[in-house]
Amino acid sequence: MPDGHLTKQARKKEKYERRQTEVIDAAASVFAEKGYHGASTGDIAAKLGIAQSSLYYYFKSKDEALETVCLKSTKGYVERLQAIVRSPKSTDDKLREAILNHIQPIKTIPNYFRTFIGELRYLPIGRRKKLSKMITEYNALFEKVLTDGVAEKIYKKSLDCHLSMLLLISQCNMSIFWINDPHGYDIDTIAASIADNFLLGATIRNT
Amino acid sequence: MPDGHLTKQARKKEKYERRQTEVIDAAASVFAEKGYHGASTGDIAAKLGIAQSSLYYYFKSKDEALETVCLKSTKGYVERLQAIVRSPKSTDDKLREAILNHIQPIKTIPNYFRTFIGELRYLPIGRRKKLSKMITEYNALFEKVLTDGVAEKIYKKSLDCHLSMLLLISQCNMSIFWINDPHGYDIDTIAASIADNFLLGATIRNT
DNA sequence: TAATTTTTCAATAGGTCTATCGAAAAATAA
DNA sequence: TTATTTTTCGATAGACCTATTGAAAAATTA
Repeated sequence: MPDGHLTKQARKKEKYERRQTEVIDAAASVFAEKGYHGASTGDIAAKLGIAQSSLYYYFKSKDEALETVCLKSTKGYVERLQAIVRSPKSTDDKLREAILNHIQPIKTIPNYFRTFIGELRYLPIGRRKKLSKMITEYNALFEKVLTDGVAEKIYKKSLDCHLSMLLLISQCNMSIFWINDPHGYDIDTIAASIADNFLLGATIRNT
Repeated sequence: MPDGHLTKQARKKEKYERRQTEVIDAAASVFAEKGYHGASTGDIAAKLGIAQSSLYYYFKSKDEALETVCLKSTKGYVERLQAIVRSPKSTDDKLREAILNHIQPIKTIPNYFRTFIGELRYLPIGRRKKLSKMITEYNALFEKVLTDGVAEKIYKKSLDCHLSMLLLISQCNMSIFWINDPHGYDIDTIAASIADNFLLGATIRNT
């Protein structure tokens, strides 16, 4: 009964991976709070209520844990943006969706997102390649929405698309740091404000 | 000759403070590059070519060094913004100047600015009070430019001034991280883009 | 139940870090 | 020059940190 055997093995693997997820979740939480270098493996273990050495059953090194957190935080990110860009929607709508897609993880996986934004730079260069490539691809895709808008003559010819892309993404990325301030915004409000400000501007025009 | 004595003492103090500035500059540089927790006092000493223990003649603790860097990085910041807000210029010009004022340190004291933006959160709570208060005051002043614009009916009534302030400052603060990317922007270009995008929007209107 | 596998643990090697101390060196003053 | 002050240094205490190891505990299977 090879099937039964495989299923048993698969169940064990699944159980292991569930626990591993808990461990990486704890790592993400501690990295987000204290920063990568400010966080110790002892902190992560304390959060789980286990011994520090037990962590190494689930990751080989602190570096690897950070890499895993960063990879998980961007899982499906490019693909979702690709789907938006390829969709038959208007450029304005694509931009609004791209912004919302970008800040979605703030709500769903805040500790992962925070770690990715703030701690990626501490990932050793050898481990950063894949992520860097992904970011470049993502930025290019984001920028394409803007250049398309200019080509369609709905956005100004004077728009610096690359710079604007960097500015839009900066707004998205930073919101993780103040989304919980006294004013208490939700991600839809933030996304709409970023898009409205960028597309329409603050100035009243007499049409 | 009490005057001669005082002058001699003053010269010594001045010499000490010049050296202290070199030490804090080195600290800012290392903090900016490696992050507060990733940087060691040994790294700072190495940058100066002196022994690690010699640093403690110029600061009492690594914490204090970080506090000094953060305080220096924001020296005169609020005052300059106050001068802009109080000036008789148009609200649009005030906003453009506020943005330029905000990112000026990226050019003049990049290591200090970078440390302030990225490492302030690691300053122990006890040392952070003064800076937190200053930031609150600064943000309120920045927001006032926007609320004034709305009151004057030149900015849309629908503008969320607090949120927009946070978004504008996010753009300014993040630019330190990509200003040296392949595209090589200067601070005037960045400031103008942030202001143009915000004030006028990207969309072409048929007037 | 007993045997086997998975998971956790205590102990620790080997390294790094901050901050202190008294002494040495360098600079300045007498 | 000699005396005094300022600056730097080497050595180090005491703490913390990562990662390894072999054994214990817990869970699973037979």
